[in-house]
Amino acid sequence: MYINEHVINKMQDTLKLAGDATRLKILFCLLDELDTSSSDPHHLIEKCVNDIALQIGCSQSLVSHQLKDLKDGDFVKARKEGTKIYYSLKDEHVKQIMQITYEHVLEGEHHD
Amino acid sequence: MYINEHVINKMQDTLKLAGDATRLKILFCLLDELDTSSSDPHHLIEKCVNDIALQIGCSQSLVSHQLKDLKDGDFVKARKEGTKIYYSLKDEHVKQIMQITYEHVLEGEHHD
DNA sequence: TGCAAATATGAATAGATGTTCATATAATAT
DNA sequence: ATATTATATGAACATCTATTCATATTTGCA
Repeated sequence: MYINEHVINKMQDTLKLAGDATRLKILFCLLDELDTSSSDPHHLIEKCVNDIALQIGCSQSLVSHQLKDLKDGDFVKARKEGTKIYYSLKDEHVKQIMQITYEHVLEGEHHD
Repeated sequence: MYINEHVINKMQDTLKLAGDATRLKILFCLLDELDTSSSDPHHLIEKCVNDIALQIGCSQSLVSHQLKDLKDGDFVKARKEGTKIYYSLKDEHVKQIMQITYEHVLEGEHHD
């Protein structure tokens, strides 16, 4: 890892982006669901703004705002179809960060 | 991954903790240095507050404040020796989060 | 053209957060 | 005891951020 000020700032942006409850809910919403019907580990989940808003219980406006940030931060990508816009996770890094953070949190629970 | 509100909030706290330039500098400061003298991948780096402050160019007070948060968030641990307190990374999760975030940032650079 | 559905946007605001400054605490040595 | 070194702490402040509200934009359809 070659670290300089620029990289530090980019990493800050990336982690700050992930460090928000609403955005995490959106990301989990787009993560592979644990339903047993799909056995494909690389199954792509696509959801439109309104569906996400309904599922996580937030306003359309808030979800739209946050999706913009998540898109700018390369966490999600968008695909337009008619009036709807389908969002999905962009790459594996996002899943990995969520996975490791999840493990870290679980481990912390044992020591409380 | 079993996700509920509590887990989401804990993940938020963890990622928010990592998402700050000063704290990232502290963590990198405590990460294995790339000097070729140590070939042990699990080499533990310990540094006291003042050394960290000097190395990253921040005040002692700021570093102390941030170390407290990093400790509360299980990112670092502390060992007292005389008047000095030596800090080090607590577990592998921190390193992994930094590594993946670093990769994500590097990948993003290609598309600018 | 006009209407409805889906999403985006901008301003406003309350609350959170990083940093500084001054000071307190703790341990060591003279 | 006193001084010194190392670290922690609390208050204050300026900046940033998440959320809401109202409104704009875009697309599809009657």
